[in-house]
Amino acid sequence: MEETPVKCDECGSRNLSLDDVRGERVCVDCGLVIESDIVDLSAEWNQYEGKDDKSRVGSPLNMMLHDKGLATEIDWQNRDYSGKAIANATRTQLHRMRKWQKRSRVSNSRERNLQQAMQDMSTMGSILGLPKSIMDDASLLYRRCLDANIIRGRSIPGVAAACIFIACELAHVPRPIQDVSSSLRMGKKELGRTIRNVKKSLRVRTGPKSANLYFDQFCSKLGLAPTVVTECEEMYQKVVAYEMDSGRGPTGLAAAIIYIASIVCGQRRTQREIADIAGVTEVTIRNRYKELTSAFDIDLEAYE
DNA sequence: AAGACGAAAGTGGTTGA
DNA sequence: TCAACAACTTTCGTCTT
Repeated sequence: MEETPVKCDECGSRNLSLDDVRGERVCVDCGLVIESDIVDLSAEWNQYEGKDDKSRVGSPLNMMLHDKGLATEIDWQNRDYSGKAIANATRTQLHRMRKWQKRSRVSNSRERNLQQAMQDMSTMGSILGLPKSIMDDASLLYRRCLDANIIRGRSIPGVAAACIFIACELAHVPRPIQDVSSSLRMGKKELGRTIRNVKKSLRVRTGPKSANLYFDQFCSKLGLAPTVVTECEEMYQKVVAYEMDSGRGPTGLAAAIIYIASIVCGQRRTQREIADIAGVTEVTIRNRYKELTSAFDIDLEAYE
C-alpha cells in the first residue's frame, strides 16, 4: 500500500482536500495537485484477457448475465415431436409461452446492447482517467439513450463516448472534443454530431463553458507549475471584465492565456505543444493571444 | 532545424429572414 | 429552408532564432 500524503510537497501545508469529482488530492493553500487519479476505475471495471471474471464487475452488468446466450426455441406449429396435433388446452399454454419468450428476447437485445456499452465505456473511462462518479453519470445517460431509442442507427461506442463527454461537462470538468476523439480514436465530426443529438433527445443542457475550466487540466498536462495556473486565473478575470471571451471558443482562449502565462512565468511552452493539448490549432492560439496582448498591452518580448 | 507568423481557402454551426 | 456570417481549421510559404 502506498502511503497517503499528509503534507503538501510545495508549501508544507497540512491543509489538503480531496476532490472526488476529479479524483485529486489538492493543497488548499497553494493549489498543488498532490495525488491524482485516486479513484481508479480500472480495478472494478476493466475486463482483462480472461473473461471468466464477470462476477467482479458491478451491478450494471450482473443483471445481464442470466442467460449467457442460451435460448430456447418454441416452434410455431401446434404439433408435438411426432407430428400429431396438440390438444386445445396445451395449445393456449404454448401460445402464452411463445408470447413471453418473445418478450424476454426483446429485453435480451437491450441487455446485450447495455453489456457491450458498459464494457466499451469502462475501457474509455480508464483511457481518459475518469473518476467513478463521472462514469456512473455517463452510464446513466447511456441507459436513458437506450430508453429514448437514440442508439438506433448509431454505433454503440459512439453513443457511449458521447455520454462520457456529456458527463464530464455536467461535472464541470469538460474535456476538449479533440482530446476525447483522439484518445478514443473516433472521428471528431461524428462524435460532435452524436453529442449534439444525445443532448437534444435527452434534453440535457450544458451551459456555455468558460475558459477557466481548462487551466488546471491543460497546465498539468503541460507540466506547468501552479503559479502559472494562478497567473492564468488572474488574466482570465481581466478577459471577462473586458468581455473578450464572448463568441470565442473556450479551449482556444484558454490555450492562448496559458501560452502568455507560460512566457510571463518564465516557463515557455511552444504554441504547438499547447495546441495539441488544448485541441486547437496554432493559428487559433496566435489569433487569440495577439488580441489579448494588444488589448492589455503585454509585451512578451520583455520576458524570456 | 524548429518555432513563429500570417495569408488564403475551406468547413461546420448559428442566426435571421 | 436557405443564405450570410463568424469562428476555427488546414495548408503553405516565409521569416526568425
